[in-house]
Amino acid sequence: MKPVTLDDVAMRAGVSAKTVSRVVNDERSVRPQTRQRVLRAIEQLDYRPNLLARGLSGAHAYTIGLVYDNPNAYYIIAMQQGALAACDELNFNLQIRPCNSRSPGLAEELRDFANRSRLSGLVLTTPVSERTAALRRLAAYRIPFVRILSAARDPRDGSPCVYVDDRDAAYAITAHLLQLGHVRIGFLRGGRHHHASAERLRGYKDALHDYGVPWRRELVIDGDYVFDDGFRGARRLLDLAEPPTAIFGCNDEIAAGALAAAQSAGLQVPYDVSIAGFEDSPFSRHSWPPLTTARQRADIIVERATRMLIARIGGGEVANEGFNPELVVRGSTAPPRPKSRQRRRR
Amino acid sequence: MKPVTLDDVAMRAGVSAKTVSRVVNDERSVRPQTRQRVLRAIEQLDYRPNLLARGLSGAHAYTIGLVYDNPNAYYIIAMQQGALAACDELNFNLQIRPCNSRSPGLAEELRDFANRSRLSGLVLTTPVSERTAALRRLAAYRIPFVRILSAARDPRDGSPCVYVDDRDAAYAITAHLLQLGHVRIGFLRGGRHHHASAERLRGYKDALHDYGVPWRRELVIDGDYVFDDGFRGARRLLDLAEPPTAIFGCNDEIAAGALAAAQSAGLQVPYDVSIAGFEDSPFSRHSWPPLTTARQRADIIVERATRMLIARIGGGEVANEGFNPELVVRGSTAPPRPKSRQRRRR
DNA sequence: ACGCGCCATGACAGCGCTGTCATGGCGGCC
DNA sequence: GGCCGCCATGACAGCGCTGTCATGGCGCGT
Repeated sequence: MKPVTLDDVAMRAGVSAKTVSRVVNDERSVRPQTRQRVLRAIEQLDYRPNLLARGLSGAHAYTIGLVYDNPNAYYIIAMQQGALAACDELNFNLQIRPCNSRSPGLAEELRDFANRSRLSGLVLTTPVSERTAALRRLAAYRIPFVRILSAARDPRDGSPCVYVDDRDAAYAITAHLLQLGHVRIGFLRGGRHHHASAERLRGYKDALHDYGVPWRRELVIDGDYVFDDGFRGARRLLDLAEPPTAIFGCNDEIAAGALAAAQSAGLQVPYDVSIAGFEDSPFSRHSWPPLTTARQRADIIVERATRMLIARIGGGEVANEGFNPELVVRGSTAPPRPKSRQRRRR
Repeated sequence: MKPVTLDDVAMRAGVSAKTVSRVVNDERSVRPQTRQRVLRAIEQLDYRPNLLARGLSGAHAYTIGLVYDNPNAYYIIAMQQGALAACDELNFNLQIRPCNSRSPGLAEELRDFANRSRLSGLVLTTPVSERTAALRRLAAYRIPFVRILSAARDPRDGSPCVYVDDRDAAYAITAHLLQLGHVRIGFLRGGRHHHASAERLRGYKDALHDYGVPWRRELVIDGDYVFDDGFRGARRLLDLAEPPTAIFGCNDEIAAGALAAAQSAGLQVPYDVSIAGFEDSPFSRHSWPPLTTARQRADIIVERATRMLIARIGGGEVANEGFNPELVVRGSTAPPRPKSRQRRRR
């Protein structure tokens, strides 16, 4: 009835509880023969450590917190999966924590979150990972964390992170559109408080520049990382006197909104207008036509970050790591219609 | 530096730790004046209870587990939001737990999951909640849980649950299509091990029957609750010698797949074929045309279940509660094209 | 043969909280 | 006025585990 405890195992194996603890935690300095005896007892009794007791007693609770502030369901699920995969393998627990990255008390909220359950550390995803002032305070509270950042190169700022080169990927997408022959390319920007938005815009502008195409302010439209802003933004672009022949949405959800806007305007994608997204979320595969996008494996990125965090908690030195999203060309992009056969919006 | 403890507060307020504990846990039998003194000390020191210690010491850890086995990102996020909303308000913690509902050791996995962290109880979502044999064992281990079920009425089987009338909602959707004038209505069925699939099929058949339309085996296609099965299933339906004029997907993702299949076949939705989904996930709003569907508020349903669970843990008697998804008509359904003007698949 | 040091193990004291039971004070009742 | 009972509070012993330090045995060097 009552769960088996360390003492039960110790009794059965004829050793002290401490020795069982040593075996469970895989410490050395237990004679192989003793270890065997203990392991047998553990198996016979089907012993499972009580995580609360372990956490209360030890320096930390073998639990990490995954912190996010994101409206994107696919993205969140992918991140959770990555974190869970790492945790399962390394025998850690996971606590999820949606939050408001712009709250003034962010650092204190996270500190309390960590302290209440004696979390071992936090994985901070964008845009929480970009609130530098808050993170400085968090570091001062001695809460270990690993950030996931949108950056072209290793920031080497003494705080461990996994960085994703959004600029480069946005450049690749824009270049793809340019190579198809598009010149007027609309850009639907994502939330301003995501550094990734700026990086992606930079990639877009850099590519235009390298291809000798001046960027036009009227083709860049602000919005958030949500479907409706993609829809509205695309509408505005398509309503221009000279509408773009291609639209690059800052993520797949925005692009899906743009796709819906084009279709609702009676346009055929990709023949009348090309649309590209970013992220390779199921969105981009679950629309018709499927979206050209940049594959960004949030699950793998977060898994990596989680492993780094756990390694760091264990006292290891860990090197930062970079990821490069990869261009995925699907059916939503094609060369622009020749001018002569250009179809007007109905 | 070190987090403030009960003893610190007790010292400051000039009372015993136990009294502080009483105040924190809102137990009565503390003189108002004492309570005030303690509350002031708590505020001054910014005290936060350590959840591990509380959980280790008490009978349970003020933490509930949310158990799911589901590939649907939107659904999972909605459920998590609901559970988090209830937990935040009632000062509980949440642990998430994806699992394989068909694993033979399900009950034991869940027991261990619960025991390791001394969880207060579990919220079991479909289809985990439908593994009756496993649940009997789980109950025998004295793990409290609340199920979320697909059922037309309260099962009154002594185990608390929240039930959702999928049959009724599927009936409403089918009736809606019939009323538009559709007679050949395809049905894309979701995963066999979800009871909801059977219930929705029942609603579909019942409606057909009530409207005097015989159901045809070739119009019902098996699949799982994923986009690709919706796509493939719809393809098969549209390839029939006499294709359906409307397709009812067992959830929005299936319907989105069907929508893509129709569009990829050059058909216009809803003019050439109507498509309806189920769930009202963002999917149904993020496609073009947006999907007619049945609104099922997973967040609210899970929030309700979480509150029931917590009430039950607190020793209360709780009544089961039913939800009725509600028909939401959007642009993906319309009357069938008159026979004369029927358009052939290209 | 003696002593030193190291390795395997154990005893013990918490970690921060709650359950249980004891205590003391005070109002009410006969 | 004395006794009972109840209410507010506190002392204390864990919850199940780990950190620290003590211990005892054994190999090895001289």
